[in-house]
Amino acid sequence: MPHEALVYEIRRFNRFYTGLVGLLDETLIQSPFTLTEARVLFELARRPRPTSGEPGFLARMFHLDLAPVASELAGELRLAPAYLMRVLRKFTAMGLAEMRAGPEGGPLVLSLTVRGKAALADLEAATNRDLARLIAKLRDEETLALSDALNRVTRLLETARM
Amino acid sequence: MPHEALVYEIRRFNRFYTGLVGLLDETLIQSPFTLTEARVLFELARRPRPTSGEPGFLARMFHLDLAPVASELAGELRLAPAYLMRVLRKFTAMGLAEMRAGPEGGPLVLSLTVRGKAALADLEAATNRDLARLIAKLRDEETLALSDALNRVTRLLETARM
DNA sequence: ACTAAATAATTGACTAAGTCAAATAATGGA
DNA sequence: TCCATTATTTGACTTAGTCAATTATTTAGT
Repeated sequence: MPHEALVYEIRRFNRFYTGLVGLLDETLIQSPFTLTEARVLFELARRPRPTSGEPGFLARMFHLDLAPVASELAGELRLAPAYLMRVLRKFTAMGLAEMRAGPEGGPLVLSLTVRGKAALADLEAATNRDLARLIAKLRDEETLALSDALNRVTRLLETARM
Repeated sequence: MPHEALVYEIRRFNRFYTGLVGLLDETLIQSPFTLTEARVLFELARRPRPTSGEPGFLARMFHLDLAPVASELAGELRLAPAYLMRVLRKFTAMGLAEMRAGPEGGPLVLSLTVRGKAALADLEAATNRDLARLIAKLRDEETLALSDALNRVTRLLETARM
């Protein structure tokens, strides 16, 4: 298999897969959030930070959790800081997130409120339902095979990037 | 493998893969086209239509190529017709595409001009280059394995949707 | 061929998403 | 402490995309 042929296969796969993901995104579009907002919500939940109180001993010692949060998020989501700020404001206004100065006047700390977590849970439930519907018809061995194939793709592409 | 576990794996894969695709899209963003415009360009090339002259006998007989083109494209790309129209206008203004009434006052016929094809070729060259770079480090058997895994994923997901 | 119903194309006015540059605040190191 | 860097925030702006209404075009029935 020459590399050139693989390039074309990947492009074919991209067309196929982005089409599929697009279908699934329809669900998100029905939700009260845009795709970007959903990503922010998700990312906020995935990188939890203390909502209050002192950072622990280790955190203080090694400056964990003290990095400026908004810029981190912006970098990770490849979002313009200015825009992220607006999303965060909106979330704060909706009572989904909190932005508060950390202890000892430290940098901003972002966190989801209980309502924010609930909103995210709703979103996730919807996408899970869609995915479950998508794979509902697969037989047991096909389920296994798909899982395996996905892992292979991931692993090989990660290898490739190293 | 229960279906529920696969749902989570697919979500993990989506995160991974959309991140990767996002990286590759950076290239497109450097180009003079937006992502949507690139898709339109690509789709125009993929569904070629006669740029001039009479449709052939069979085409007339079976109404081939007589379907209203813009709406077809809009449907396929899931784009609002109004917006597609603007993109087409822009392309026409740039000399990349032509919209002309078909023979005998028939419906509009869309096609890429020579310049349009050249622009697309540039785009494709850039993405091909990026992809080639991505997989450059793969050894021969890994190349084969990746191709195989991609095909498996496609096949299994297509099966699932039937 | 003529008309009515349906579908497609087109436009203008609008909303929302995202960018940019400049101002301010905070941090880290000499 | 003071300077240089990096992060945050804001306002003004651009671009992408939607919506609803209008005009053409096609199709089917007669």
